[in-house]
Amino acid sequence: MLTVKLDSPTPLVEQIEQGLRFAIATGELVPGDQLPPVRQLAADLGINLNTVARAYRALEACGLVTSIRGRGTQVTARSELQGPTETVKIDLLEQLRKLLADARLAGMDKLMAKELFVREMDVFWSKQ
Amino acid sequence: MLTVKLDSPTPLVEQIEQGLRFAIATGELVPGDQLPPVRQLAADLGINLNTVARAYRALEACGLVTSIRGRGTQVTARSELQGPTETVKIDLLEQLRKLLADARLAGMDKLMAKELFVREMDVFWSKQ
DNA sequence: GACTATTGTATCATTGTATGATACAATAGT
DNA sequence: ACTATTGTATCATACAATGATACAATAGTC
Repeated sequence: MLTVKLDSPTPLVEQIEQGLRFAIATGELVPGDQLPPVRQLAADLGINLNTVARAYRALEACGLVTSIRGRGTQVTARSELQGPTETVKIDLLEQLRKLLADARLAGMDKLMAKELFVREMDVFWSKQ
Repeated sequence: MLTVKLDSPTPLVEQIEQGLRFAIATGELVPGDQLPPVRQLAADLGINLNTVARAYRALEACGLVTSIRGRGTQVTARSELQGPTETVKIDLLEQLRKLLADARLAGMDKLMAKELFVREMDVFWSKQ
């Protein structure tokens, strides 16, 4: 079940986008699955239909979903053959470094962070 | 050396804030170190002095630096005695999950991601 | 002590982004 | 054909980000 925080600093579009991206990544949503119509999801979340539509379009730009007017939006069959590009890797690592800095400033040491993060990674990949 | 991307979607204030936060976390900047005056850093980066000032104030709100008008801004001596709060941990993990989802969608498998991330963690903590 | 330079802060204007209200267009079913 | 369903486009509005400018406090100098 997707939810959004109206008072969050991160925009609603991004929240929706990330939520669906996460669902697709974990396999909660598989290729062929139909996403709810923009109006319905918008009503469920208590927000404007355009906001949902924008999230759908952002995902479509990444090739994760396909929207057709009148027919709805569904998860795209991912080729997934090729591995990650260098650019993507670099970007991911940069974000990770930011996370590590925050963890460090919050008082975590190497072992603590490693333990926490590695466990989370195991949990994540056990969902596949 | 701190740099910012003018065309980045992440606001300049955040970029500066994160850059300095990272420098402090890695020990590149230690307590007592003087940050450049807002005008100088602003000039170096080619942006407005207020933007830098806002970043400094954000860091001060976190207790990372101390600003005194006329005297400048310097890195605060961190107590660092208490460990991370549960809230912080939860927040970090949520961000990590987002990262993992992106890695997964980019075509990385468990081993690949684990290898990449763990290595980065080692690199990060070797800077201390 | 008065003066000036240095440094952070406050105020206001401007620009862009996020969200929403509303109308439009395409597809599917009857 | 017609209607319901669904995504899209257009416009308006509120808010956030950035910048221009003026203000206030501290430190040094004479």
